[in-house]
Amino acid sequence: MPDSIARHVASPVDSVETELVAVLVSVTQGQPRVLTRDCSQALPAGPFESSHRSLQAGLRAWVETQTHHPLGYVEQLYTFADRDRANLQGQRIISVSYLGLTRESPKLDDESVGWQDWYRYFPWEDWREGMPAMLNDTIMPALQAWSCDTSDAIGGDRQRRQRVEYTFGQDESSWNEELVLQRYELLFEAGLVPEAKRRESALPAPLVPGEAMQHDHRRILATAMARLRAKIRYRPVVFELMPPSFTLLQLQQAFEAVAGRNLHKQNFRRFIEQQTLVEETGQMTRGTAGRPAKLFQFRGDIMQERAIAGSKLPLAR
Amino acid sequence: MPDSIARHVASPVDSVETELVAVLVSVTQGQPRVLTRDCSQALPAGPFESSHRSLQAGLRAWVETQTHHPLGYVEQLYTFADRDRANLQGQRIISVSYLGLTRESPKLDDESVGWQDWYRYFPWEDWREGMPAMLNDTIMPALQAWSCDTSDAIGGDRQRRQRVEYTFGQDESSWNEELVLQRYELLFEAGLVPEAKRRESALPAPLVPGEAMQHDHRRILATAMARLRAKIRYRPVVFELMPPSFTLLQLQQAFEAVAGRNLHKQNFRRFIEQQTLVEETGQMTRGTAGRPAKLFQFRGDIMQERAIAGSKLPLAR
DNA sequence: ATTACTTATGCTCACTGTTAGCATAATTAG
DNA sequence: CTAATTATGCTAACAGTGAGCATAAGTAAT
Repeated sequence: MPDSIARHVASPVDSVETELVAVLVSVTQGQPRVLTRDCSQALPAGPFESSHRSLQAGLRAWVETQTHHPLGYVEQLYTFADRDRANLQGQRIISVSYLGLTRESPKLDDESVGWQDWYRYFPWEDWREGMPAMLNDTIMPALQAWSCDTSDAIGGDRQRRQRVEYTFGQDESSWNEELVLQRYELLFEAGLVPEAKRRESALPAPLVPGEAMQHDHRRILATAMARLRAKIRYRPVVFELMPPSFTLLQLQQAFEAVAGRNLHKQNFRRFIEQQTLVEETGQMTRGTAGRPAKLFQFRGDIMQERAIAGSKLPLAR
Repeated sequence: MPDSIARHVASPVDSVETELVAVLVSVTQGQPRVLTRDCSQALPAGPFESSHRSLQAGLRAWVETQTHHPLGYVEQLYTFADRDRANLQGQRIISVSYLGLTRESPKLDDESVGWQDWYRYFPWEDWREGMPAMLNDTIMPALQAWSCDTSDAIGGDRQRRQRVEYTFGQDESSWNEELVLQRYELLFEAGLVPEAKRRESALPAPLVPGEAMQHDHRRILATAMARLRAKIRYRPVVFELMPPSFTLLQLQQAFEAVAGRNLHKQNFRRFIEQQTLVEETGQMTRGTAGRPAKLFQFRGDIMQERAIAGSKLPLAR
C-alpha cells in the first residue's frame, strides 16, 4: 500500500454526520452552571452545516441564536467518534465539543432547556465545604474493592491501586481538582457509573452518587470542567463569567465555584491586584453584612494583552 | 426555532468527509523531526473509516501500518473545518489532527515520505544558538511595518504593536517558546507567509524565511509544536523520543531540540534526578570527548505513575 | 451608645522551587 | 604533560506561594 499514506478520496459510504456539542458555563450566585436540554439529561448539540465558515463559527451561530446572548470565550474541547456513537440510520456521528463561557444566565426560548449546577453530575468534585462525605462513604470503598479485584485486571491490582490513589487524593492537600476527567474515567472503568452499564450488561457494583447524562455527555462535561479548571489558573477567563462590576470576594467565589475548592482570601487579593487586571470603579457595596467592599471592574485595555499572555493563579493546595 | 437546540438529524447533503492528519515527531541526532509526504510539502493524512473503533484507533492503525513502528504517545490536537477546506467534489472536509511521538526514525515504505527537521518550516523558532538573525533582519522589520500600517487595521495599531511585542519577545528572556501558533498566525495575518497569499491575491510584503506547506498543514504543525513544547515541561513524554539508554546530556538535548532553547545543565540534571524518572544502567559512554557519562534508562514502574501525574520541568527563561 | 459579629484589607514570615554560578572530576587529543 | 572537553557536586540569591496575625469598617441586637 505505497500510496495509502497520501491524501485520499473518501467513498461516499464513509461519510459521516458531524454535530457540535456545547458545554456552556456560567456562574450565578456563586454556583457553576451548565446549559442542558432534555430535562437536564443532555448537552445542547447542533448541526454543523456547510454554510458555516468554520466549526467555531457554526457553534457561535446556533448558540447565540438560541440564547440571544453573546458567547464570550469559546474553546474547542475534543472530537469524539467512538463506535457506539451512531445515529438512527447507523451512520457514524462525529462530535466536536466546545467549551463556552457566558456572562450570566440568558433567558431561554425552550422549556426543556435550562441551567444546572454542574456538581449535580459530579458531586464528588465539590470540595468547597471540605471533602464530600460520599467519598469516604461510597466511592472510595467501591474503588478499593475494584482495585483489589484481580479477576478482570490486566496489569495487576497494584497499578490500579496506584491510579486510584493518584486520581482520588485522600485529603485536601493531595486532591488535584484538574483530574475531573481521569476520575470519571476511573469510575466508568470500575463500572460505578450508570453509563458503563449500558455496554456490559451485568456488573455487580454499587452505583456512585451523581446524575448521569445521555450518550457520553457526562464525559464531555468532565472534559470541559477539567479544561476550565486548568485554564482559569493561568488565563484571565473568569472575567467572562462575571458581571460588569463585582467585589473581590465575588470574583474569588467564582474561582472557587469552578475550582471546587477554597482559596486563601488574602493571597487571592494579592494575586489579583498584582496582575492589575482589575481597577476600582470608585463605588462600594452597601447593605451587606460586614465592612463594605470596593467594587471593581476589569481593565479592558489590559485584558487584550493578558488574553494572550495569561496569568497564573495560585489555587490553595 | 424552538427545537433547533435539540439533537438534530442531518440531511445527507450536509455530510462531510473526515480525514485524520498526523504530526509524527521524533528526535534524531539532537534534531526534532516531523514525518512529511509529497516532497516534504504536506503532513501524512489518512481516512477515517467506519471500521475504526475510534478516531485515535483509526490513526494508530494506518500510521503503524505505514511506518511499521509502534506509536508511543498519541494525543488529539485540534479539529479543523474551515471553509476553504474542501475536496475535489466540493465536499467539506473535516480534519482531525493528532500529535504522535515515536522513538526513532522508522524505515519508510514510500519514497515521497520522509523525516524533516521541523525548523525547516519554522526557522525563527530555533533559539538554541541564540536569537535567529532573521528575526532582526527580516521578520521584525516586516512586522513593525505591518503594525504601523493602519490602512487595514480595525482595532488600531497600538493593539497590533502590543501583540507583536508579546508574541515575538525581543530577547532571550521574554521569548516564550510555547507561542509557536500565535506567532505563525500573526505572520499569516500580516501576509508574511505564502499561505496567506493564496487567499488575498496581492499583498505587497516581503516574505519571511521558512518553507510553506500545502493547505493549512503548517498551521497544524505549529499547533503540534506548541502543544509538545508545553507538554514536555510537565509530562514525562520525552521518554517516547529516546532510545532505551542514554546519557543525561542526550536527554537534555532532546528537550532542547523540542523547546528550541537551551537549558542550564546542572539544573536539568538536578531536576531529572529528583523526579526519579530514570535509573543508571551501570554502563558508561566510551570514546567520547571529555569525561565519560553514565548511561540511564527510564524507570518503567515509575513511568506509569508519572504518566498520570506529570512532572514540571524548569526551562531556562 | 455598646457589644458581638461579619466582611474587608494590610502586612509579614517561613518555605519551596528556580536561576545562575563556582568548583571539581574524569576523560581524550596533541 | 597540557589543553580541551564533558560530567557532576554544591550553594548563594531570589521569586513566588501558603498561612496566619492584626486592623478597619460596616450591620444587628442589646
